[in-house]
Amino acid sequence: MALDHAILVSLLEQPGSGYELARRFERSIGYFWTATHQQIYRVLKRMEGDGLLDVREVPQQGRPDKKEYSVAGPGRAALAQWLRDPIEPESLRHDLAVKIRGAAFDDPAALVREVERHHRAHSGRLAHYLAGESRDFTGPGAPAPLDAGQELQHVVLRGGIAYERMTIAWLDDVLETLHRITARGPGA
Amino acid sequence: MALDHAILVSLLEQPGSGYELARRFERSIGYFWTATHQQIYRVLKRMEGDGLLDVREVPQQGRPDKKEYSVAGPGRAALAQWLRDPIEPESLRHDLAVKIRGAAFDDPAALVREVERHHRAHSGRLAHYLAGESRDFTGPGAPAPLDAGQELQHVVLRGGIAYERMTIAWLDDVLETLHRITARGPGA
DNA sequence: AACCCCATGTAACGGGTTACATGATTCT
DNA sequence: AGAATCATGTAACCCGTTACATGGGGTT
Repeated sequence: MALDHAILVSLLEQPGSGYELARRFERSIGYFWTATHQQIYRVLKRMEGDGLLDVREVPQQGRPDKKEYSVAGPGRAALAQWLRDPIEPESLRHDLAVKIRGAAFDDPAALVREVERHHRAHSGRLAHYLAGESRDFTGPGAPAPLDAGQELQHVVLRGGIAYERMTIAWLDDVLETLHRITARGPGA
Repeated sequence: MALDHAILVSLLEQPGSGYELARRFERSIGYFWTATHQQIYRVLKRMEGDGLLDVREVPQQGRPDKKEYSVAGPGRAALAQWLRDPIEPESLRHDLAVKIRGAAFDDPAALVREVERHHRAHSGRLAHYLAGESRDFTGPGAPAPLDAGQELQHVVLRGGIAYERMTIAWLDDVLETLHRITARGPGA
């Protein structure tokens, strides 16, 4: 149940409403943990009920009021406890790998389009991450030296960049392999 | 719902019982898709009810009888259809990244142990994958040339190897970063 | 005697996804 | 006029996880 903790981290970095959190989960923290607004509202309500979060109703003009959440003392303690609990190194859930193995029982050539789509998607993400890295950490406008929080955000982003680069290289390998086995014909 | 399809692929590669499938999901296909036996039995029953699988009761001596499942015609068609449906490039779910960002609000040094544990786990997996690669695909006892199915299994395994190598390198980066920010003291 | 392996299951719970719903404001 | 943005929610469903249950056979 790491959504709770992802929300705690995000609210410690910056308090905000459920709606704002939902948008952060589309970028930034969402690069390595996803959540929809329905989930977020549900969890915020529960965490508030458990005393982990404080709420403040913020009236706004020209927009609906919002509830600004921030981390309460017990929430901070819960995060600290979680940081001390070991977690299991996670295993992959990779649909595309299942498809690739499944292609042996169908038409491997039909997968080329799909793999190319994924290749484009990952290239797009990589470009996006690199732009963010330059903007926030390595570019001319970025703060230097970085504080501890920024260093940690940066190393997480470097992980995302490494992941996308690795994935793109692997998808190239997959495409090459698909071409190789289809070139020699279905009977080989 | 890719568990269904992972099961179809695995049963096409080799028919087997729920128990055998559960063990395959601890290695092989389990490298990129996990499932417990409870899940597998539930899904097998449903898929059999839907006519996607055939069952054969196999009596055994000295062991409980088993139900050997194999893919029926409609199951093969369902897999072919799924292979044609585009899937979304998946997003990561990376607890450790959440922890790393969260460490900014606690003690970053306390994470070193945890990161080292993950490093060891991934190194172990890499060694395991490399042994499998040598045994099945590149070593002296491996078949050559590989058929299409083997080529596809190999490229998926290369993906796992690339993932573990990338992860290990990133964890080195994380450790270095943690040391750097703790060396300069909590107030920096 | 204790424990692991083979083999199959049920039950309960919780998290994630999808669909639906509301309503004001701002932009094209 | 229509679409997008801000903002919050309910409801239903499915999937995954955890715990519990059974029972024979082999191993230490």
